[in-house]
Amino acid sequence: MGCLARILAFNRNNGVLFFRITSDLVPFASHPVMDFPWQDHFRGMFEDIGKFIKKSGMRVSMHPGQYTLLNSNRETVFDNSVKDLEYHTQVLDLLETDSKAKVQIHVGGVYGAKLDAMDRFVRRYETLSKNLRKRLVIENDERNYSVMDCIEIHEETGIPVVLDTLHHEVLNNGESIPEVLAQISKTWESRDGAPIVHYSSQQPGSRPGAHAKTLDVSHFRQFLKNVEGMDFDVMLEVKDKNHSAVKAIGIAGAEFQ
DNA sequence: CCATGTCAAGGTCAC
DNA sequence: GTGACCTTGACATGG
Repeated sequence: MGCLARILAFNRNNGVLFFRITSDLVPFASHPVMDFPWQDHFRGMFEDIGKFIKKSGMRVSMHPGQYTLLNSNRETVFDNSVKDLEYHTQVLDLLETDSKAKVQIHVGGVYGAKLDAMDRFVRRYETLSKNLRKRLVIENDERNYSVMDCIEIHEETGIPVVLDTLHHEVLNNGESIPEVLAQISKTWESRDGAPIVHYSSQQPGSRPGAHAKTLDVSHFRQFLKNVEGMDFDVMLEVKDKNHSAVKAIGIAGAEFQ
């Protein structure tokens, strides 16, 4: 918690206004071994940090890991996933963030029958708590569910869709980035805030879809030029986090002068 | 200093 | 079976 406060202070000083809070903030929070009342124990710190976020005009999000699968064909996996999603939601609730602070997941597996798997996602989504549903958003992946698949699920559930630019380059139906960005923008209501875009570029020499370790400056400039005039919040997916973030803000600032 | 490897709860898919 | 996945970070080791 102390580290989170320091990170957010760094962010404010460097103009980083959109930040993904680590899922490890409370280790093992959704695991059966957890018997510590962390919610009460840290309540005051959550409040203080939440006030700082609000005062600084920041937006935060969280991203559960690859084990959180709402559409699994195994009930226990689904149950564990709900517990994990509830944990993530609780953190954002304890911070007293508004519904623009999101918990973001992928649609999940295919299990040899994609339509069934998508249908299962929709049905399960509808059983989730209201608190969770107001925060949950889905992101396209590079293997199973394209942006258009996500939009199909949006049409059934109203869930907003996050665009991951690199995943889209690997798995698509021929749409350009500006086209899909326009599409996913329509899935975000005003209470959801600006559409979220996960930006990264291909790591040279790695498998297609592998995220670059650091910001590719010229690629990022080109991306911004392509989507000029559109409103969204960018989350960088890079290893060297703050270094690339500060660089990206410098570039975006120069572009929009 | 950098790169690499290992470990931490849980899943799924491609090879 | 194994590796890969930004959920990622900490830490050790070797160059």
